[in-house]
Amino acid sequence: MKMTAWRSFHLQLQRALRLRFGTIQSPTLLLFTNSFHSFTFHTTLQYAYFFTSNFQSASFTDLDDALASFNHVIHMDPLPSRVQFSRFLSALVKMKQYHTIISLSKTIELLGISHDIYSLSILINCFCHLHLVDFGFSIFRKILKFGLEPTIVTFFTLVNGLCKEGKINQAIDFFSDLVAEGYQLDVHTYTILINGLRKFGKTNVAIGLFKGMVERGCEPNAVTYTTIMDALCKDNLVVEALDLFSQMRNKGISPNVIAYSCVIHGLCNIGKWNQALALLNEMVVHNIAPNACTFTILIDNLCKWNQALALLNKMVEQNLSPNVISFSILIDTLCKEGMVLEGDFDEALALFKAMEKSLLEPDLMIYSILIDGMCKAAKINDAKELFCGLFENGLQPDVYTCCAMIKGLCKEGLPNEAYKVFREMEEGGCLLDNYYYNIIIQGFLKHKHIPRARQLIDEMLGKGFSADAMTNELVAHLLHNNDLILRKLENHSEDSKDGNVK
DNA sequence: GTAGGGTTAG
Repeated sequence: MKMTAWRSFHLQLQRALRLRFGTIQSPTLLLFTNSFHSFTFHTTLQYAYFFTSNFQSASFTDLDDALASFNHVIHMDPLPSRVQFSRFLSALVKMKQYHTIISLSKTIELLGISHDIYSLSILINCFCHLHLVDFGFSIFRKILKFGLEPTIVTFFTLVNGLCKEGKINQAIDFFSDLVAEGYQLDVHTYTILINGLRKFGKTNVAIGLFKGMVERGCEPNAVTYTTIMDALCKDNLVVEALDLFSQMRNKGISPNVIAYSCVIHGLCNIGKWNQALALLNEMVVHNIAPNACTFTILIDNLCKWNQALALLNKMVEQNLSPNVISFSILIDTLCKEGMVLEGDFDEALALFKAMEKSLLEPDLMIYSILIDGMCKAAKINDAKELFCGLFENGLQPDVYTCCAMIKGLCKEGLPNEAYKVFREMEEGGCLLDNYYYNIIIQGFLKHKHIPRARQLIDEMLGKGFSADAMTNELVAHLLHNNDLILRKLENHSEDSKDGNVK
């Protein structure tokens, strides 16, 4: 995708340059040379203006480039207009340089260029991105105080800022005020609030708004539908999600890969594996290619796939009542961790290979899932191979990946290897928290590597973290056993009485 | 001529 966009940008650039200057041999090379700057444009800001207006693309290669341009133009006489400065700031928004924009806005103001509704909306947007929506509202109050007319974009930016900060009730109030004032809101605005509501578990309110938008003459699009379907699936209301899925298609709105993935995920979560696969086939028939997310959902569910429980369900389906023996077998299987955990790994690996073949680049998440799956299935060598393959693909493991690997190595009785990964994780700049300390400590405790466990417990406590329930239980268990051993050594005659001790 | 933005995987 990136390559396509880049290529199309160059084609547009070539066309534009030909129109302006006749045939140019190599516009790509000329683009970043100083001669090109001075030859073509009188000022750097005009250069920026040219590119943003024609290509709607970021005009600067990096922040230094942008700041150099800025420092250049503020010494010009006359100064660029407010419109030109807004275009410049807008390019910085695309580069997510929010702090810089706020600081440069002050400079622009000091140069005597007054704000307008556009520049103030840019500022509000920056504060919202920095999770400082209150600052955004103080600008909003200034807008009203100075008699400027806020637009739907200004309002929308604030609604989005409130949602981003989780101030969902305030977002609803603000939104309701806008509706009451008679502002015509568009599908994006509705979808943003619906998404905010969904994220904070207010699925019912989200559905209410979804219905309300139609009544107010605003038709939901594929993204709106997907947002609601995802909310329903996460609440295990997959049937309702499927209803909406049909509804959107009846309206002629084609579901995209995300819509399909959400519903497939919902079906997997309620164990409707066959229906999920049917939808996968359907999307392929409709020429909608599954992406890395879709594959991840499928692989993850294959890894979690619980043959034992599936078998139990099948028995119940066929009116065969599981008896005490069936349950004993199941419970025994469940106890033998690794047997029950979880799943059809050959198929999971086959999907992973298919994904690689379709030129989808595996990301860290998929590696973590597979490594975790392999470790749980006691396929430690496969897990190690995947862990190494990750580096070969230019990826750096994160806490999830390392954690899966550490757990697996500990479980396989390889605590020293796990310790190595743990330390490498620290050297790589990962923040070691309570969770990771407890996992590695439990690994050592389970294999009775007491000195190492003690060293790490001291280190963990020294950093202000604490042992979790499992670590405490293991320590207590070991202390108890040690006591027993001591007592056995001290008094042989007590030995027989300890027979009942668990 | 200048401002904003929504959906999927551990």
